[in-house]
Amino acid sequence: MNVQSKDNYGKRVAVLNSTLALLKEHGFHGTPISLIAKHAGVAAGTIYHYFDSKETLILELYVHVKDQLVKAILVGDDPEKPFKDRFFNLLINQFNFYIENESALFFLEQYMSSPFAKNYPEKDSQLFIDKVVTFFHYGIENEQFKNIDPRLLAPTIKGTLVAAATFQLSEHIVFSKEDIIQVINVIWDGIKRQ
Amino acid sequence: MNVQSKDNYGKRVAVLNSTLALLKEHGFHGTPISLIAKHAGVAAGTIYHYFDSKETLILELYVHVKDQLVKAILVGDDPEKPFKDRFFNLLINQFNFYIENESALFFLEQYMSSPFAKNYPEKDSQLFIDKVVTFFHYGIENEQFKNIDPRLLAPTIKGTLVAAATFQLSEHIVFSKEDIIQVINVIWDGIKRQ
DNA sequence: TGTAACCGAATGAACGTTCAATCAAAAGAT
DNA sequence: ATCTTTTGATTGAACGTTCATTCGGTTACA
Repeated sequence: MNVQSKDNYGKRVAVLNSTLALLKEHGFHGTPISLIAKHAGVAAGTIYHYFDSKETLILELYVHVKDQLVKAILVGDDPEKPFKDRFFNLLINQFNFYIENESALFFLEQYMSSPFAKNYPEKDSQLFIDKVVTFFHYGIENEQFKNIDPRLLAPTIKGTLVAAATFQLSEHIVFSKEDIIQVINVIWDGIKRQ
Repeated sequence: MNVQSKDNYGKRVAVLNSTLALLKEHGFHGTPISLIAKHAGVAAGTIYHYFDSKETLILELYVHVKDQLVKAILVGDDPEKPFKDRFFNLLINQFNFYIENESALFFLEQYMSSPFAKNYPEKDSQLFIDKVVTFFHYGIENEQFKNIDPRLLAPTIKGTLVAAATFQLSEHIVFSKEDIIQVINVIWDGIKRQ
């Protein structure tokens, strides 16, 4: 008789979404709990029913957003297809997620370069570890990539994608599908075994 | 009779350096003015002699750090040398600056993905605009680079370098000179006109 | 003597967090 | 079916703390 059916945890998600939206506008300092509460249509005390503190709210928001990201990345992935095709599909998905979820991109970047990431290095989406990390291990072991340290690979790729997405968002220019593929080609040319 | 000779502005720089060091440990929220004052060996009120507010302190810190970065990047640059050599020299310098100034790297990244960068887009080091931006314009106009949007170039390069530097710093592994060149080759292979 | 640098206690606003009270709905009792 | 009890989600005012900023006074120096 596990009850999570009807309605519940709607407010939890509302709080997470409001926090995400407000962080982009005002940053961590600058978005008080009271504002999150008002934005989410919830009383301040309610937030403390779902989260122990403002700090854990941020930590759980990180895992929440990262989960969404991974789900978006994996859309249409087919292990039967050639590695390069899968690679391009994953990166196109990731790019699209970023430009469709600006506040998520902003938050993830901010989180990563904040004391949170240093203080809670173990906090991450399990889905991310299971799926995405595994994919790149495969690419390394099957010698699709240059012989560079594998742990360097992911941040390198992410760095370029984030740069491209941030560029489009800040300049309000829309990349065509071809433009995006060109950007991913920059990454691919850089890291593929030649 | 421009006075900045003897001693002065020593405390201003001390405050900037302390702020930089403390931000890395505690983040913006989490480093009160009182702590900066104590760390810099200065009274809280003194900080307000040099900076209008905590906010402008951060803004001026950004320009200050960016200036140091540009000076470090330009060491040994020689416009007579081949473009590729200059490119590699600049990026090696940038990488070295990052790993020798961890708190600066951390701060620059945090600043860029914070509301500050959105709210004060005009704030930047004049030296950076004059020298570094100019260099890349040259590379684009003389067709050294792939035909991608020039504004995409700088963030792409920075993204990879930052990824590599962050990787070395967090994993406490020391890249050899050859490793660094390999990383820069990833960038070069990605963006060069082929 | 006058000016600029400097100090640090005082101030007042803002904030995270607590908690006693309310309410709706589920479970249990008859 | 009806009433009673229990549960837990929800509220928002109140609390105590923290913090950025101010300001009256002190020191250093020209």
